[in-house]
Amino acid sequence: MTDKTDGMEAEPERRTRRRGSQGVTIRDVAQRAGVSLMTVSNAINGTGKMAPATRQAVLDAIAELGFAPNTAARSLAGAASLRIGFLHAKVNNGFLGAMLIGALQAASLNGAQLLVRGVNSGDVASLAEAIASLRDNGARGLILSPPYAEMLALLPAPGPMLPVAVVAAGSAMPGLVTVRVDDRLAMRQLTTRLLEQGHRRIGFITGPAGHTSSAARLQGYREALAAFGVVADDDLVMPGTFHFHSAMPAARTLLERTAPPSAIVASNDDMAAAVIAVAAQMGVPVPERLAVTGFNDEAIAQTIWPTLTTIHQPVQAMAEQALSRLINRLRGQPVEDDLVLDFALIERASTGAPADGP
Amino acid sequence: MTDKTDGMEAEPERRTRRRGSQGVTIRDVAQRAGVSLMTVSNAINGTGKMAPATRQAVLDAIAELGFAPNTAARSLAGAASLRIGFLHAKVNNGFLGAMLIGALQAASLNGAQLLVRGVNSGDVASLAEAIASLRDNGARGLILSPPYAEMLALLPAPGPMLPVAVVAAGSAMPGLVTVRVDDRLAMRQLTTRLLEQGHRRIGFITGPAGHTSSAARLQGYREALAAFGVVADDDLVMPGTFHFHSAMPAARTLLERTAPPSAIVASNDDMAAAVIAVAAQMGVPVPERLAVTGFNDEAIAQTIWPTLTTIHQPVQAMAEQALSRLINRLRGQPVEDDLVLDFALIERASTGAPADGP
DNA sequence: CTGAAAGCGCTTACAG
DNA sequence: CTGAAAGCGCTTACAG
Repeated sequence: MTDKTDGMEAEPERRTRRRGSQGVTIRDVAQRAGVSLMTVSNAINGTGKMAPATRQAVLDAIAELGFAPNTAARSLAGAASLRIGFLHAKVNNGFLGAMLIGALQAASLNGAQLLVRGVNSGDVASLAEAIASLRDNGARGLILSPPYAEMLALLPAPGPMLPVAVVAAGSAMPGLVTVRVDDRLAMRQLTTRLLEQGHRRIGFITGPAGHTSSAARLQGYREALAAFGVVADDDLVMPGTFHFHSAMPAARTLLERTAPPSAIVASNDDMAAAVIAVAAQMGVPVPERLAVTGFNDEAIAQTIWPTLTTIHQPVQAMAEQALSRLINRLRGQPVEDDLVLDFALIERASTGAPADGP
Repeated sequence: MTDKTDGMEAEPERRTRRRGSQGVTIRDVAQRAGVSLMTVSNAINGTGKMAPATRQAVLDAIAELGFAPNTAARSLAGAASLRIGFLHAKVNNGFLGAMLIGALQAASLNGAQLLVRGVNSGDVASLAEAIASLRDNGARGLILSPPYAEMLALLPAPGPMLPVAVVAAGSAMPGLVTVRVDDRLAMRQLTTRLLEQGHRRIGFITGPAGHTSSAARLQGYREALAAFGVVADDDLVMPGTFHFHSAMPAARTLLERTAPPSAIVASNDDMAAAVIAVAAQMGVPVPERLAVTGFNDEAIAQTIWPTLTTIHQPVQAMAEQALSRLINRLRGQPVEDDLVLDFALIERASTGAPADGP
């Protein structure tokens, strides 16, 4: 265990050509465990039935040798060499990193190859071009984040569209693999929390109409109000676009009403940050005079002051699941279209009971 | 060109076993160009001298067929199957995504395999564990972002350390591959811009002492003042840690001085965001009464209001270069330790001339 | 339940 | 300047 150098007998002169392969291979494991290559492969992949003792012997050998399968060999050999396109917006947000980590993990696990391409956000031509290039390079499926899934419908000639998986979709989308949280339920719980704290006039800033999650979130907000017997006041619902700037006039309008809300629910974190900025400009203390909530739990939720009460989505796990499912589907296995993962309501400093009490 | 289905003659029954390989392979290209596999490979990799006509024929065939090399096969076959560990903090910032995209691209280009691991930030034990696991899995080099490079020195038993590349290092680091922008020069230019606009009392919030870039940025600030003949006032320099929260008391202290600064230079964007938050709380309008600058051009720079004047680092290109260089070094080619890329000074809404004029 | 053989798509020495 | 052969490390049918 402690002696890493055991087994280092004088090597019979290595095969003459090519690199001296520096890693532990399946062959070393087989030798150590006293079985064939095949059996090691079986033990690793859990296929077929094996004698538990054999499997254990292999697993032990793997542990002792610190063996990790070479993903290149694996994907080359496997029914695998499957290429999947990953489209990302050329913007700098935390979502991208988490999605990539998750997708990379699933790709490595499944021996697939990820082809990563940037797309100018909002640019349909750029999207079409990226998809065409991806297809030319052998991509047989696509993994997308939300804005792009909705843009798919806008493409000139969908033609023989590739199978698509959508991460953080707002709702199930017919024919596509979707992995998401329940936006409606999450927003309902978030709003309910504010109601429990005594808030009754609660403003809402929506996402863009085209986004599937916009409607789901608005509905969750309304359901929470209804469940508490609070009459919905349409003057308290303002349109937004998910962009920071869109929420500034919305927040200002809400706060300048004769009867301003004691809380504002924004449909994402960026817009919540804008609400906080406007409140600061207007001298309205958060959370004392105004509670504010976001959605997504992006980096800004913890970077702004006060930190944001928001809904956390497990982006990395979502991407991992989305890619695994897409791969399974491409390999002909039956997979359900829609997977809903758990979200978490995270309470931070931007909320509290209203100053004038419940 | 327009007919994607040409060349689809009745296929001679495919090799019986295994998947019908669905992509265009080097073999198809060779056939189309009327050369051997070898020659195609040569044309692709630009090795050796080829008859220009031959090369062109191959390139044409590649274009016509839309061929893209299978990276799995490539890395498996190449002297390549090189594994590099990529360590990332388990935090949600834009840096990670950009770094991953860049590293992925370089890995794919060079036929290397990236082993991605998360590390609890600030946790030396977690870092040591990740490195050990990476090494066991055959990693022969490491690519790191700044906080980790500095932590390397703290590891209990550096032992036979792996070669390391550092992205966005604050300065050259002996023995490590570093890719960075000139932090000192960037901060000097940023500060100079404020001086040109008429600011004379300029506050500064530093980064943590352990970070190599902290000192470089502070020096750049001081050089700019000196070049303008402005006497440095140590009361205007406050310590920070790069974290949002650390900058709040610092900003408050600066703004409460009898002669408060008309501008505050923060050593990164998060801290600049904190300065803006404090200014809003104190009723100091930005940029009218207070100019604020950041550093890094992370997502928050465009999400906050007013948007931040800051220094843009080409993170993706930096990661790409860092990984390429590390790979070259591992392959025994001579590479220089330190690469300095260009930064960009980005002026947004958080700066302007001081209200009381130059 | 286990193994010998063929093959994934490419690159590397080495001959011509 | 170009090509035939071997090999990278693994998995997939197929026999035992």
